[in-house]
Amino acid sequence: MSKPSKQISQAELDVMDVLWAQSPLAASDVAERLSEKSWNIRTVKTLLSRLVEKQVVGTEPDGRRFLYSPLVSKNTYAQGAVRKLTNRLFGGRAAPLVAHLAASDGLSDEDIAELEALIKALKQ
Amino acid sequence: MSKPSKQISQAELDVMDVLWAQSPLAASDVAERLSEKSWNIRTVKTLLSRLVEKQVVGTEPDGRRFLYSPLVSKNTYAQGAVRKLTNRLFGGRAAPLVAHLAASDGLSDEDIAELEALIKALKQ
DNA sequence: GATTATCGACTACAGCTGTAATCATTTGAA
DNA sequence: TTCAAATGATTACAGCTGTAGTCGATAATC
Repeated sequence: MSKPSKQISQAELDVMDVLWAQSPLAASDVAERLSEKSWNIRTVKTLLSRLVEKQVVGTEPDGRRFLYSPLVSKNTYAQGAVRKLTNRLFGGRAAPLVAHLAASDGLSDEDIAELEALIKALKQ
Repeated sequence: MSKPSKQISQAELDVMDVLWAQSPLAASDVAERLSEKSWNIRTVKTLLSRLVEKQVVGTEPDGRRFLYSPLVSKNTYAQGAVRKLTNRLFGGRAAPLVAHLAASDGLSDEDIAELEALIKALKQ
């Protein structure tokens, strides 16, 4: 999967989540998996079209309809998003970001244990 | 400082950065400190007005002009932004976020050392 | 075969965002 | 005193976003 060409909006990201969980899917399947949003099927189709335009979702014909698949992995997207935020807010430094999570009670003991293991691994 | 009422856009955030660095400031001072953006002073004033509308920036009269100050601290804003991202992408878990930074070469030795100290502190 | 449901393409429209311009007023300068 | 510069308020306008509707074609159903 290649470069995230364009900005993905919030609603579009909800659609991406569905495709990241399973793909390829037809528009109607995507809509079904987003039922808790109670979006009109038209809305889902518009979002899919925009994602295709932005080249982050690809299509393959299936009869007279399309099946949609992500062209950008969730990993790639997440990496970009995290990096963008740290650059924007903390001059690229990571520690303040974790410190902010800690400060807002955002770290469970489990999180802390995971982080500890991760740090140990990063030190080789 | 209180709750971040509304969404702050990218350009607006550039303005907030200036006010977070120093405040109160007049619009012209803000514009001056954003010279590398080569924005028209009108643009800066529009952004300031929108931030005031959104109640994240306050004003005090100074003669016939205003002096602007943040009503939301950078800390508060950053905390919200980090939390929002982790919730959206990782179900609220922090470790994957740090792992993503690591994966994209985003962690210097210094970062890792800082994180290690932070984790130690978090464990009491 | 006739009607209905569904599909993709195109269009709509309001609110947000980036990027200003205009206007009436005031203030500072000549 | 007169005129230019600067101010806040209001307005502009295109592109993005959320949330659909319309249309012509096709597929599925009766």
